[in-house]
Amino acid sequence: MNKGDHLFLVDGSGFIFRAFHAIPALNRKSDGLPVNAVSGFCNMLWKLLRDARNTDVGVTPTHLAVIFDYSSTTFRKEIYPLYKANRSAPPEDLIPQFGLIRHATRAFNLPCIETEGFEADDIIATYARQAEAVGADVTIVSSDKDLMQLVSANVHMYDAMKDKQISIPDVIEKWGVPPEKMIDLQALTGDSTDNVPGIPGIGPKTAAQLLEEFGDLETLLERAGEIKQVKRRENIVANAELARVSRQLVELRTDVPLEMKLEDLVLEPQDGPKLIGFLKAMEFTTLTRRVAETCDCDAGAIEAAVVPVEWGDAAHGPDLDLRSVSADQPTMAQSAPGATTSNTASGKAPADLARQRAESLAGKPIDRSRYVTIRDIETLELWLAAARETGVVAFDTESTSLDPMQADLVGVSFAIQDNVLSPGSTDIRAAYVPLGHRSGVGDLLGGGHAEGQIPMAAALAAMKGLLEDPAVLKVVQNLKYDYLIMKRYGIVLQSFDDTMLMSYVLDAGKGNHGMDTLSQRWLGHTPIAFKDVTGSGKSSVTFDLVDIDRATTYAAEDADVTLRLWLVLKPRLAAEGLTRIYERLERPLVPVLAHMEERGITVDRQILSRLSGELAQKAAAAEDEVYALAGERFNIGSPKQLGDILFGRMGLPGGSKTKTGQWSTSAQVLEDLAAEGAPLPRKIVDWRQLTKLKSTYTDALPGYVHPQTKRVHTGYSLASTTTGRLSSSEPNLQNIPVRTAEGRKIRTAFISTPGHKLLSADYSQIELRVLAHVADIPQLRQAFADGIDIHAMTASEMFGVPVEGMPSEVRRRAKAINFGIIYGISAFGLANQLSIERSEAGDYIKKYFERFPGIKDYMEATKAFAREKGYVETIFGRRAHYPEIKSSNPSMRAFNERAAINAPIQGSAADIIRRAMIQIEPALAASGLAERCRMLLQVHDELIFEVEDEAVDAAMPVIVDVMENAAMPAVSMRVPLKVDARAANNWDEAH
DNA sequence: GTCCGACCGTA
DNA sequence: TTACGGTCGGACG
Repeated sequence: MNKGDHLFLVDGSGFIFRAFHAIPALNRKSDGLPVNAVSGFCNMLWKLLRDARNTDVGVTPTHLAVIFDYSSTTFRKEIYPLYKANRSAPPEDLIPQFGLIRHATRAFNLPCIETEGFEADDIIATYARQAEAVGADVTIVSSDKDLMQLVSANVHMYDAMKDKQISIPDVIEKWGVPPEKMIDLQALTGDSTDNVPGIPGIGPKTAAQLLEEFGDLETLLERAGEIKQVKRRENIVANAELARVSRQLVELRTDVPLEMKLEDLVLEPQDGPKLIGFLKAMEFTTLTRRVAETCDCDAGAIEAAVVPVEWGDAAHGPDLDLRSVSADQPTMAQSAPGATTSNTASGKAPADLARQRAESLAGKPIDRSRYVTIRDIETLELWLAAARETGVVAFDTESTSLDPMQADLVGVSFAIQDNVLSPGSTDIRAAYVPLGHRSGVGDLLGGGHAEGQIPMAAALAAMKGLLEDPAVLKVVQNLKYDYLIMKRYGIVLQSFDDTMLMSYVLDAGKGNHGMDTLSQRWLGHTPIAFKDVTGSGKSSVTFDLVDIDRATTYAAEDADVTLRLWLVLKPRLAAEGLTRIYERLERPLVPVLAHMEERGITVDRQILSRLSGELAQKAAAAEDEVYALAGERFNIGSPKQLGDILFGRMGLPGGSKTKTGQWSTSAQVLEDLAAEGAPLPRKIVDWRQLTKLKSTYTDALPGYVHPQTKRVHTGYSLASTTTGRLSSSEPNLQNIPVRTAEGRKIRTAFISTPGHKLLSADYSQIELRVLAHVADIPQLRQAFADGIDIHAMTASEMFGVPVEGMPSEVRRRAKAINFGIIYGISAFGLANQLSIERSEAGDYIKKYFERFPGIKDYMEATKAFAREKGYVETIFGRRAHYPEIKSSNPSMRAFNERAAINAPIQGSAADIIRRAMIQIEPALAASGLAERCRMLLQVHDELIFEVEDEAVDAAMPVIVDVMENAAMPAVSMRVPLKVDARAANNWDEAH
């Protein structure tokens, strides 16, 4: 080995555990053999060998070895018998994979190294130092902090899963000390996973600070008396010996006797057939295909190798149900969208195109070195022209904040398919346009405008035409964010697709739809993490202070990935018949919600501050009474301490337990105790209510008032629920109290601007109406048609009590049952809700199903549908997936069944109000009211508008009409929808 | 600083 | 018995 060579040392043992936990155990061979860690390992090795140049390492190895722990005791046990004594046996599913991974290594034609008595880390250390000595470069493929002590100018680490190189500055950033001091740092902090003791009470921050002050561990231990903090000094003096032992444990040996010399580690050529034989035996079809393509082998002609499996001690056999959700039949009705590239297989069915796209983009390398920074207007114009020519451009903004109402624009990135700039190419080109970067150094005011950026105004003017051009499709991930930012800079995006929403329409219920997740799922690629660019915690910086080259890599990659995702997802929409849902129900809502967020709502800070004061007084009084009744002071807010007082010291009978085994102190339990006559639980319930209102609402809301607009701008998430509902956050304006008088006062703080009213319009019983429609229940349909009290009707039908003069308790029970039905009722849940015996609840349900047999039929049909397809549908065709519905765990399965029953009902109602929201602005505009009546909030079945006083009478019927007819013409409901509307000066009175 | 569980506000 | 998000305490690093 010589200078210029590059040795890769793969930490096989570390990788096994990481891959095992990172990749779902679902990943099994058809005979049930778990191979998730093997799969992760093979993919990582392949990537490393094939395109290490395209990763953060940036070089290809000349030498490579995979190193494993030898499974027996090491010299460290002799130094400290408790070393790794806390380790439990590896998971059962992992045991057979240890051997398989060694087989995999040999199949890759790579040396597989282990030495008795030493850990993999020691072997790695020995090789690393030897290679360093002859002037070679070393990359240790691991993210284990125990190896960071080896990092030097020529020795780097590489986290294969995050595609991140770790060099000296990364170690310093992460641990606060340079690599050579890592040993001392670890000796001080210890390591709980390896049972290395360290010094109690010393963490990395303190350790780094001490090493900074004293230089090294020995000096620190000798001069420990100088430490000012009493506790810290005593700890260090008392545990000095322990620290010295710890140091011996964490310091890696560099003198391990090695059979293989450095020269023996030279990278041999790939043996294609041998590797393919192994991969076929493991049933890794994708990787088999890729390897076959690369080495020009005919995979079909190669037999799967026979790989012996050591199952370990545990008796273990195939036990996992491996059935997969059946694939949908492609619909041929729609043309293939996204057919803009020369490699598009025109004339094929959408499903073929979708499959072809998914295959060609999965694992296709992403070359970050091709990203460019656009620093002058001429280059920008060139790119804009290219985008105009291709007709599709991925677009992304970088800014200073996650809050689009506060964010300043820092730059934008574009990605286009390369067939314009390089005819015939199918690659993607991406570029970043820095606009608002500041140099972090220089003056004290945080640095001035960085050099080499197109002036913001000029760039915006140049881009405006393209971004607002309806003939050019802008592809954006999480469009609402970029839409809002650009709107604040005077550009109103037109003609767009949102990859996040596409994924949501296709795969709601199968995990989140963030770019990182989608990139992993569809491209097999991990994009650079935002944190890796800006740092995290208090050392983080805003994006405008990020170095422009670094920003380019990050931002251009985001656009690149977005375009690739679009290429995969767009044809899937057609193939799965979901284009209409996406185009009619999802995409048009983006500007609607963006406008609502932008408008915000006025919150009266004085009212909130007065309420806070009142709540503080009442809570303090309640607190005193609690202490008096309990006979001691404690933290009432701590369920643990509260449980100890109530059920331990006071000996009250405990009700239910939480899943961690603690006594539950829920409101339900406390109410039950109060009913028994104990005075304390009642007070605690009061105290909880008061402090909840104060901390969550009256104290928190003023902090969300926007400094310029003086209004509160919530953020709506379009893609975070399985059912199709929206969610609201920062602040959540969908859970403002309403049930208690005390809580309702908070609503009086939500006010209209002078000369305006708040108008609230809400659907009456929308979910029960949807149920009556989908299950087609005659009595329910009749009751809604006649405008009868639905809960009273249910009670009358079930218990034979006339509606006239019905006792409120009877109606209450019927109401609980009605809600229960919507939630996929169980006797357990209903019993809980009504505080009755489970048998009694079971009788109610039985009775209900007898009276309304159509409901039972509907529920069974929904479950059967969900089991067969893996998803359920709303009346408009939106899908909600329940991949776990066939779980062998009965409670998990039951939970999924209930959710699957609920989803079409909740989801159809959500679709109806979405449709209303999309139609409302055009309808108001048609009545000349667009400027006088503005939609501000949505709370699942309620819309809140701000309307000019004089326009209330005109706007109300328009709104009610749109809402009541929102299902039409897509679905003609068998029951009427009813909307109640009211206008007042604040939300409490309007509701 | 970051995570998770318990609890509780809404529809 | 469905769907969410926010706050707190407490454990971990």
